[in-house]
Amino acid sequence: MRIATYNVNGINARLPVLLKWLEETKPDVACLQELKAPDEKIPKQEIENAGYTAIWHGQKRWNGVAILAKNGLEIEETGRGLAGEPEDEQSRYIEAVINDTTIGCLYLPNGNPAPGPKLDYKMRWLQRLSKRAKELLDSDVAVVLTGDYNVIPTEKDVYKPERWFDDALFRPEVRKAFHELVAQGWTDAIRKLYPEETIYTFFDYFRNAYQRNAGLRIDHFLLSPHLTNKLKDGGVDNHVRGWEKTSDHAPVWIELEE
DNA sequence: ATGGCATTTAAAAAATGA
Repeated sequence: MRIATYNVNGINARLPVLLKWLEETKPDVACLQELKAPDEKIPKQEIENAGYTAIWHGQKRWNGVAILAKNGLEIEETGRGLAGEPEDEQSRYIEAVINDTTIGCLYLPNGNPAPGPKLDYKMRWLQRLSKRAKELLDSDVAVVLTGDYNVIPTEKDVYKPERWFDDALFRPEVRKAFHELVAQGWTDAIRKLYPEETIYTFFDYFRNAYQRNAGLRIDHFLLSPHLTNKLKDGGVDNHVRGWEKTSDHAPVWIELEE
């Protein structure tokens, strides 16, 4: 089963790129983030025509997450949003069971400017996610938690670490919270496949970042223990970042043994 | 150290992103 994650940065602005990528790579499951569209503006028909059924949690203007499953795969939604902050209206989490695997699709808050209320929200969100992650581990099922974590895990995952120490993507407390989450028993799939390589999933639109390979690794796959030995392959669809009218993120994918 | 670009809403300019 091929599972992909892709921060599309506006699903309508990105529709041609999204459809071309789906057609080219044909993932069984695609987790999308930053739809930037309310539920009624999700391009359902186009997604259907591409051969996918989808569930989504949209929001006007910002955020928004979706899970697409290839036709023939049953998709059963098991939750949207994270517990712990009832007044939180940002659409950043959706979860479903597909093929006996629980898939959590997340868009973690950016947190900048930091310090400040946005970083505080990010830290709280990380704690809420960790709580859900622990529940899933304790439930003893196969789980993939994937999406845009907005966390650079180590210095290896950023082109110029010294420029990012104060940034909400790389601050010590953010990295610490991420590492504590992983330490519950999760596996960072891409890092497991490529222990030493430089791998980036985001390149900002400024200063030819993509052409200079000045990127960040912030889109991750965390696997529960059931899946660590089923991880066959994975990678970044780097070339998609080079397409016209493309997102600033590149899609990332893994292949799990059935 | 700063600003560079892109998207959304909504009709210009602000907010957000990472």
